[in-house]
Amino acid sequence: MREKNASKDLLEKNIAGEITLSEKPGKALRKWREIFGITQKNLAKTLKISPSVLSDYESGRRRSPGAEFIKRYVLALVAQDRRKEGGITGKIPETAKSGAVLDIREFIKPMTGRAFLKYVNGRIIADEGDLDKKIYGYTVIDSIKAILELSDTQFPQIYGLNNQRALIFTKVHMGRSPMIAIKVTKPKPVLVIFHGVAPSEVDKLAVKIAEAEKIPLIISLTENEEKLVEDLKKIEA
Amino acid sequence: MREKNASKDLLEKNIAGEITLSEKPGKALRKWREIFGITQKNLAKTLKISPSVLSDYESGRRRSPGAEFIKRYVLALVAQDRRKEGGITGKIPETAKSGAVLDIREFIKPMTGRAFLKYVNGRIIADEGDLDKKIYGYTVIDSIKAILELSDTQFPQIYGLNNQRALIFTKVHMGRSPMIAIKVTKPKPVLVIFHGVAPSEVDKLAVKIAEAEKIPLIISLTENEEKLVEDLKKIEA
DNA sequence: ACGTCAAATCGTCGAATGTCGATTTATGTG
DNA sequence: CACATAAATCGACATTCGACGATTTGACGT
Repeated sequence: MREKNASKDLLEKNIAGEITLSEKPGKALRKWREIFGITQKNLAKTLKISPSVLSDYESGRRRSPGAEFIKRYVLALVAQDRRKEGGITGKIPETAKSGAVLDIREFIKPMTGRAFLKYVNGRIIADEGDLDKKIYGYTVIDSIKAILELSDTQFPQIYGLNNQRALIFTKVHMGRSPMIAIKVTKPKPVLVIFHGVAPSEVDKLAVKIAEAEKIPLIISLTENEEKLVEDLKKIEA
Repeated sequence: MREKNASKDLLEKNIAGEITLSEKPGKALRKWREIFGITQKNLAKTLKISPSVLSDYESGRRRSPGAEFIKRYVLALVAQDRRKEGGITGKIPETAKSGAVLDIREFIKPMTGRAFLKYVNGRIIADEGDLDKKIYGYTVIDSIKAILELSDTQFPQIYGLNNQRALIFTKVHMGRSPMIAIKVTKPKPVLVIFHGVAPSEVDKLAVKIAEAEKIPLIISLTENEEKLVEDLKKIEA
């Protein structure tokens, strides 16, 4: 009597729903393909269609993909991810829903990104932006849960009262999904911090996005998630 | 600083996702239209298209509606519901996610539906089926949360080890959604019980479905949800 | 600077969508 | 029973999808 994983269907449904409701379905298609780290060519092979079809969608020549197409697309993405080691889906716990946002705070008086570094035991990975820019608060996000729960419309809500803030992602796998999420949403953080991934394991695409967006990318080396949140609470006593 | 309701987007995304991933999108379109209690003609007017278009989709002549169409469809449904008094969406609380299934149990030895009645203080609403059929367990479901969380693929999971059971829905508004959900899924309960709605307020369509499916429909008059669950625990000590 | 691989572009074409309107077929309700 | 009203059915037709393959453009590694 095997146990069924409820998150599974949830993930697929969320993705499909987001694509369908998206202003530009093509953008959403691309977003998810990138999050899963699959190339157009590769995915095209799985779907047994020509890569140009995918490109045509993503770039907007075809603007309203049919339900059938979206379904095959999403199912292929997820199935392919499930098949390989270290995929997104493997990280999703069966239980534990809700609570993607672990903490959210505003500072009374702002501090620079550089000053913020020591609270998270941070190591700089990308710094095309400006670490001396002021930040006015931070948000800690469980990146795994965020995949399931937040997206598109909800994502901007993690910015509190102001968007001059640091976004801290925990349980980061490679950093691909968080960075792509940031890439495609409007308000952008001043600083991004990953926790749970080794500096050497950070996804290259993630770094590239950080550089392109001019957002400094930091890896926190704090022992664990709990301590990280603890340490952050010490700011501005 | 107006508060944003996160469930809102969630609901729409869930519906859109379900339609998109559905084996037969047309069936899903119909399901949700019926749940929201809107006629084809009415909805067609809102969408500024001919009613036959909707019929064509629902009956399957057009099998793969485009993202654009689905989006307009879902948005129209939800918007229209939000506009009117006593709609589905008004019932959805902003907070409180997860936990649609309040209780689930299997009996050691089966009992008849009629015997089950007294545990829920039940009043018979429809009885084209057989109240003397044996039931082997029950599942208590928060019908509001079920709309958001369960659907299609997840729904069958509320049947425990056996499907010869009673499904008890709490926080029932008119009983439309639960009955339609039952109508469109494969394993069907032997008995359906509503809690939270007055016998006179039960949706006519719901009753009709119950009769057509030959599933006895009962209204529980137990004071409140908590007591209902309590009382049920007393079965087969 | 060259080669490679991913992605973008674009012309083309059959099939399916998206839409109407007219006509039937239920399904009630007085 | 007959008349509204909802829904199903169907022929018609313009638009777009869904798909291919050839050709550019873009990034990156060496």
